[in-house]
Amino acid sequence: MSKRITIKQIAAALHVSISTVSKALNDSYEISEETKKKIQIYAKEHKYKPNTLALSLQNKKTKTIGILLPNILTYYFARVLRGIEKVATEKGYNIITCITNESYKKEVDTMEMLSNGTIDGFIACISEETLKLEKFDHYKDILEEGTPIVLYDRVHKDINCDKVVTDNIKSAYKATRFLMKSECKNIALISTTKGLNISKFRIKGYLKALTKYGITPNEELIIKLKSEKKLKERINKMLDENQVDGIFTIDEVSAAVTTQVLNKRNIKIPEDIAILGFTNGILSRYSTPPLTSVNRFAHTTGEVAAARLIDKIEEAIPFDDIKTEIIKTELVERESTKKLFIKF
Amino acid sequence: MSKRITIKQIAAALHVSISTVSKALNDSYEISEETKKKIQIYAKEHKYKPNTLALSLQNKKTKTIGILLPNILTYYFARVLRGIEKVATEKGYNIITCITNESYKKEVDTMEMLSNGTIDGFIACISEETLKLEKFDHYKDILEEGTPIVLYDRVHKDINCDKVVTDNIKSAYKATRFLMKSECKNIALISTTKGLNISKFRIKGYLKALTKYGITPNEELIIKLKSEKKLKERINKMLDENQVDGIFTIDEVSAAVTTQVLNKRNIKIPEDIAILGFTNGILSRYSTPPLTSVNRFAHTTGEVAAARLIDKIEEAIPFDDIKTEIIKTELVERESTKKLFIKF
DNA sequence: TATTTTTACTATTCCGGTTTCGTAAAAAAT
DNA sequence: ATTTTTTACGAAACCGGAATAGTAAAAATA
Repeated sequence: MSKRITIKQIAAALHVSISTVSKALNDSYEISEETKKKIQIYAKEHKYKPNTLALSLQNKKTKTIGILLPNILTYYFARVLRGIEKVATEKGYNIITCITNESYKKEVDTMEMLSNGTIDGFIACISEETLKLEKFDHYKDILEEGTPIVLYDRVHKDINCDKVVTDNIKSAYKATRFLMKSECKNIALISTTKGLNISKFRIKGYLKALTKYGITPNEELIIKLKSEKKLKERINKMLDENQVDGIFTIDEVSAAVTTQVLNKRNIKIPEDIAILGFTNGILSRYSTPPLTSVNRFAHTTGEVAAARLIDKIEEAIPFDDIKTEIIKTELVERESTKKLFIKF
Repeated sequence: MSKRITIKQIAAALHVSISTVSKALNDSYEISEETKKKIQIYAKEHKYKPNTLALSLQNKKTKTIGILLPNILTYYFARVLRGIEKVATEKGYNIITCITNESYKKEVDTMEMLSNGTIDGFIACISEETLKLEKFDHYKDILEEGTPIVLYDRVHKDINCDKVVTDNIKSAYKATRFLMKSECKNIALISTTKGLNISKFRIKGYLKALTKYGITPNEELIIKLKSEKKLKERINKMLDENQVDGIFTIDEVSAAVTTQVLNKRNIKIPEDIAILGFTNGILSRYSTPPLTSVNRFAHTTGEVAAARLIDKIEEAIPFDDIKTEIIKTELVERESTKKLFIKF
């Protein structure tokens, strides 16, 4: 077990000064070729690697960015992380990933802990609890200190920083229209994410599409429930009491649960009831039948967020040049909806 | 935009020395209550936070662990990460997450980059390419330097460090036996992960169960293919040409693809063919029908790995006290297999 | 009152590097 | 031969703290 070697040890071994070693390893013109070679060879032989901490302390840059994920088990967030990681690696940045578990306290603690020189900037998705409490001082404090933040997916107007979001209203509008055009008359909406602005926006888009084309939204066809068990019961109840021929599921889990209920009832998808989902994750792809879904380009979201943050860190963009990037979506047609002949 | 304040600035502002400030903030007995209060109040007002880098440099401990994931989109790894994160946070450690994308080069680069003082230890899952190439020098070098490593899931005997693994052979054996006991005579095996030791072990368990009970394994019923499209073709071909009444799918994706094929052919699950999966991720839970599966306790794996690593870092265990922890599995019965009346 | 002890604080070194400034010896210019 | 300029290296400061080793002044003891 041979501990890592330092510049000081090299200096001692070769009877030169510390500064000579440092310069030689940085290939400085001040050092003679002969000495440089001697030092470089010795360093290589002993697997010398400069201590990142020492460098960071001096440069006041750590080349590390902090990522806040509300939840890693949601496929969407995992994909965003992948996108961030890709760009970060390309640009020589490390990422510190922290999972807030939708908790306000965890979010505050994590940001507090990392904003002491450990990271150069944050990429964050606000936790559910924080959004509910509407307490954003920790974000404001960090921005105040001059540390850049990029928010993605879930954002809030009170936090004045760069943002990368999905075009929720428009996407939901288009999705609903798609169902309408594929001959669905009674379109239900199902959601497991409650309270989030995001779902409100999606519901807004759904309602907009209905009313614009003269359909009065039916409260009984809109289900918002967190518990899976209760959700199944409610869906069954809705199907018992209403004529439904299309369902817009606002998130992946709603889609999966809904599909299970329909399959159990031996309802044919899409002949009897069509289903259209949101986010297009792994569940959509492998469900029976494969789900038509609004694809969210999570990977792009991550890439854009990371690129923006690194530009801010490296001062390629001024700190107070704030922008909100809207990531477009795309409808992926699979087998859970009827084929559309009239394109729109 | 007020940059972070340092101890030096506090000292200057209050006309005391740097060491007085440091001691006051650490509540040292050497400083008078009056002075302490004055300094602490000033620090609080100016939101002073000690620079983590400076502390780490001095302590030679960063309270950060590096995590290597071959892939974040696999639900299993996301869950392991969650387990690691939980324990790490509890013990005051940060995690730096890096995704190797199954690439040898990425793995080597990442470990190289982090092992310069940035992290106190690694928790890693060897990438597919690295396992194929059988090049493990980067692991050996890091261990040689005295940095502890805990490997999880995919391990290799040439790397002499702590390991946390799943009991693959035994679990596959039990799973196969379960199918046999639920009246399956012709049990196929399907895998999308090729080349990994892990799948070899699972196949071993499957073969062991068959042969032990007098069934000669049929090569035609064992399918190992990476491409989803080809896999579907092969499964269809197998079903055309053979009588199969049970399928043991060795990973989540195989299970999902197989389920889709069977549903498409209108084969009743489990009446006509039963399916039993491995890993019990999100796909198993939401598939139609919900999948009976070997649950892997990914979360526990992460927790055990993190706990072990932190013990090593904090020298609660000597560096060369090497151990391999085997995480037991559990069969979760859902609807893709026939009910078993004789328990075993 | 003289001496010792305590109190309350400061100076300095260190962690592992980079960088600025200084300087002897060699080389070049006068 | 003397002065100037290079060359090649070393000393020391710095990044932001902690910790060790002093040190005046005040308090306690002899």
